[in-house]
Amino acid sequence: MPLLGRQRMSPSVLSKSRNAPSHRRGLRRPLSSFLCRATALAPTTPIAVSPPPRSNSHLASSPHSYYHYTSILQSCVAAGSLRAGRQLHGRLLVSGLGSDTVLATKLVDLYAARGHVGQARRLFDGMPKRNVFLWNVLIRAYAREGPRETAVQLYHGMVEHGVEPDNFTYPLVLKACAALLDLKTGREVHECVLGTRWGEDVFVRAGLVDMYAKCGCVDDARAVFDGIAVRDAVVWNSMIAAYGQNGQPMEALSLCRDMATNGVWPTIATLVSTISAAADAAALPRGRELHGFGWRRGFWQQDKLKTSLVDMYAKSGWVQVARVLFEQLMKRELVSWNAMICGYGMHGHADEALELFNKMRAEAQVTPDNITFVGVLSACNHGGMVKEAKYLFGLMVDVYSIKPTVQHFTCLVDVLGHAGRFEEAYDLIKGMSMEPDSGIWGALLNGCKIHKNIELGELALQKLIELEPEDAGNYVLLSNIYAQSGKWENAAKVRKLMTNRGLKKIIACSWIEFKGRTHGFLVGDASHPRSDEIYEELERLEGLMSDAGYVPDTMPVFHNVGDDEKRNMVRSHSERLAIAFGLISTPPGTKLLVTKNLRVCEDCHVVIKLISQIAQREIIIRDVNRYHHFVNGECSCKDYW
DNA sequence: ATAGGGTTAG
Repeated sequence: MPLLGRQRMSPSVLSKSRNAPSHRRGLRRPLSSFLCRATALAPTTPIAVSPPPRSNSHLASSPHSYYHYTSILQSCVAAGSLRAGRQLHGRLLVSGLGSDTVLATKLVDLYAARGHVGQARRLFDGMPKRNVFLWNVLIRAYAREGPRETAVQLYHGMVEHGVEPDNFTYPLVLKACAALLDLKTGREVHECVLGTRWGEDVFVRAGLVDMYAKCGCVDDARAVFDGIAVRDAVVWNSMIAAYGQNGQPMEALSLCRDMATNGVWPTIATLVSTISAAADAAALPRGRELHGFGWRRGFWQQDKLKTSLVDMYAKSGWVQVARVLFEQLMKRELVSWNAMICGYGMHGHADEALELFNKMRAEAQVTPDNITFVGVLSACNHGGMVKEAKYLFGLMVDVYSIKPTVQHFTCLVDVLGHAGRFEEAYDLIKGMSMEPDSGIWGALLNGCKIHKNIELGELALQKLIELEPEDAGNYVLLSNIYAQSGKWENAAKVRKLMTNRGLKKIIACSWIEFKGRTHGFLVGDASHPRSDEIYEELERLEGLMSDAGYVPDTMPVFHNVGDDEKRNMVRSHSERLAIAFGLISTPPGTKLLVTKNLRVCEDCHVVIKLISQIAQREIIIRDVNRYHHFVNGECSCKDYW
C-alpha cells in the first residue's frame, strides 16, 4: 500500500481544517497543533487516522489553545481515560472554552462511553447552545446504553427546540425504536424523514429496514429495501437478517443469492445471518456451501462465523461436526456455549448437554443465562430426567438468580408430564406467577397423550382452544384423544365444531435438500418429477416391512372413508415421500435429513424405524417440536415425544 | 466531531 499517498488523501486531515468552527477559523493555529499533526502523519505511523499520541507534553507550550484541548480530548476519548477527561473538563470551564460545542461533544462522548450517561446529560443540559452534533452524541449515548426511551424523548426534544434532525439523527433514533420494539414512533420517524432531504440516504434507509424488521414488519422492511436505488452490503445484510429473524429463512437464503447476483460481495455479517437461516431451514448442503465460501473469503477463523456454523451443523444433525468447530473457537462466548448445549439438547443427547453445562460452569469465564437453562432443561426433558431438571431449575433460581420464564416452566411441565407425574405438573402450573400460555398447556397435553390421561388432557385442550381458537391442530388432537378412548361421539362433535368455525388443518409438508435444491412434498403428493419411482420405492419397502410383521395403524386418519383409503392416506404421508426420494437419489449409507412442519404421526414413526433398519440408513426427522434420529430400527426419542 | 447490518431459545 502506498503509505504516503494514503496519508496525503487522509480525509481526517482535510475535513479537520475545513470543518473547523467559524469562530475558530480566524484563529492562527499555534505551532503545537502542526506538531501534533506532523506526528500523526510521520511515515512511521501505520495509518494517518490513528489517534494522536497519548503523551501531549509537546503541547505544553500553549496550554489554553483550542487545538490543544481538542487534541488531548481526542486522545482521552480514544483511550477512554475518564480521569484525564474530567480534569480537562474543569480546565475548560476555567479557560472560557466551556461552551464550545466541539469540545463538549467529545466530553459527552467520553462520559457516555465510560457509562456515565448522567454526567454526559448534565454537561449537555448546562450548554448555552446545542447544535445538532451535540444532540446526536447524547442521543447516541442513550440509544446505546439506555434507557432507550430517553433517546426517543431527546429526538422529540430537539425537534421542539427547533433543531433539525439530520442524517445522523435518524439512524440513531431508529435504532432506539428497534430496540424498544416501538413501531409507532418508528413509523412516525419514517413519515418525518420522507419530508426531509434525508429520505434517500442509505444510512437512514438501512435504519428503517432494521427498525421494521425488529418490530416484526418484514413487508414494510422489504418495501423500504426495494425503494433503495443503490444498495450497499449493509442494506442487503439488514434485509437478509430481517427475513432470518422473522421466521422466513428460505427468503433469507434466496436474498443472499440475489445479493451476489447484484455484484455485492457478502461480508462476514452476511454469512453469519445466512448460515443462521440455513440452520433454521435445516438446509445442510447450502450451509456447507456457505461454510466453504466463508473459508475462501478468509473468515474461517472468526468466532462469530464459527458459532453460527456450530448452530447450523447441530440443527442439521451433524452434532459431532458442531462440537469440533466449537472446540476450535478462540474464545467461547456465552452464545457459543448456548448454541452447543442447545444443539445437544434438541437431539436428545442429554448427557453431553449436561456435561458441557458443567464444563461451562467450571471454566467460569461466562455465566449461564436464561437461554442456557432453556437448553439444559429441554435436554433433560428429551432424556426423561426428572430429578436433574428439578435440580437445574432450583440452581437457576437460587444460585444464578434468574427469574424463570414461561419457557422454563414449560420444560419442567414437559418433563413431569413425560414421566406421568401429572399432579406435580398441574400444581406447578397453578403455582406459576404468570398466566400459563399455550406452550404450557401443550406440554401438559403431550404428557396426557403419552399416558392416556383423558381427564387432564381434555382440560388442557379446552384451555388451548380458549387461547388459540384459530389453531385447527388443537381440535384435531382433542378429537384424536376421544377417538383413542372410544368416545366416538365426542370426537365427531369436536370435529364438527372445527368445521363450523371454518378451520382447516394445516397441510402437512416435509422437505429434503438434495444437490442444493429443496424438494418439498405434501400428503399424497404426486407432483415430483420422480414421483413414480418414489411410490415404487415405498411399495417395495412396505413389502419388506410386512414380511417383518408390520401392520399399518390408521388411527390418525379420522375421515369418514374406507379402510383401504385410510391406508393409502397414511402410506403417502409427506415424510415418507421425502424419505423415499432421499433413498433413491443418494448413494447407500448417506444420512438423510427431513424437515416437517407438523409432528410425525405414530404410524410414520413405526415405519421410519423399520426403514432405517431395512435400508441401513441413518434418518433424521426434524419435526415442529424436536428431532428424531432413526438408526437401526430405533429412534433417539425412545418412542416418547 | 456523530450514523446503518451479524450468532444462541421460543
